[in-house]
Amino acid sequence: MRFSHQRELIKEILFSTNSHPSAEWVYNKVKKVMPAISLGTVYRNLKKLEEVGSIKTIYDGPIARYDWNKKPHHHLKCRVCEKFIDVELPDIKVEKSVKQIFNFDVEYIDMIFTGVCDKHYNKKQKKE
Amino acid sequence: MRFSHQRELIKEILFSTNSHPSAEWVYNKVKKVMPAISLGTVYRNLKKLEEVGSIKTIYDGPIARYDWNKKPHHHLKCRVCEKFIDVELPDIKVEKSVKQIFNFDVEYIDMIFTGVCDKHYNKKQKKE
DNA sequence: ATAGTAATAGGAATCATTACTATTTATTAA
DNA sequence: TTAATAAATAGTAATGATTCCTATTACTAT
Repeated sequence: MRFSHQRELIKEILFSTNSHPSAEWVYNKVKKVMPAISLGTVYRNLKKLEEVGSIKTIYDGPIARYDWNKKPHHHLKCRVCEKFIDVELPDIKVEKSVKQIFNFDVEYIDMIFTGVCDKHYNKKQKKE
Repeated sequence: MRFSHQRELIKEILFSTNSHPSAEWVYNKVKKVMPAISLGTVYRNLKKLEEVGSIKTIYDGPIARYDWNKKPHHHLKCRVCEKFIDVELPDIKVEKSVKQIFNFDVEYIDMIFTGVCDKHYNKKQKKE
């Protein structure tokens, strides 16, 4: 993979947030520094960074989000503010039991906990 | 919600499989019985059935799949045959600890275990 | 049976993403 | 340093999944 300023910038911007942004968000940020960049370049490089293992893609419904956190972790998704919060959980024994019960060899676990974060707990209470 | 033959058929077909099909798959099946049905009708009704709580939408990457199984459960996804297998897991205590540690109120947990199912375990061994 | 209105077919529009292509740019080796 | 080469880019067209729009059809309460 050859050096490119575009990719460097994309990486830098992505690594500076923990908001698990979409390609569009990254594109808008990058454009402020490098106005001529094209959306295709952003997508291409996000894909490339994923291939190389620099980032991970997570799906929040139909749209892709990108995450630079390479430690194994899961996500809390607040349904009020739509924010994604990283959670590192103590290893769950589920994997082993899945292997035993279903004879299924688990390689990767993806968990999303949807709910309401502390900031918006009150809102939830009042609404319902 | 008013009665419609289209919705009835969509429901029937969806409930007859445990393959967690996409809208396209449902559309093709339905068309065999009711050739004039439109894809939009399939999407509209799948959404309506979800709203009413008859089915659940799960996302396998960017494309939606539909699941009639209303018991709380998670999914094993075989990366060889791409099949989704339902798993009911003994309640995990993660929820409580997430609440305590992050002060996050979990309402729903979504887990996908990606790996290799028993039928394709050999293939995996040979490939790598 | 009829009016009122929800649901439909069919196609256009949208949204996220990917593909294409002429041009630019990083890298390599002379 | 420069020229050759191939990878990366900008810009735009194309794709694929899904939603939206509208004239028409068909439930359903009266």
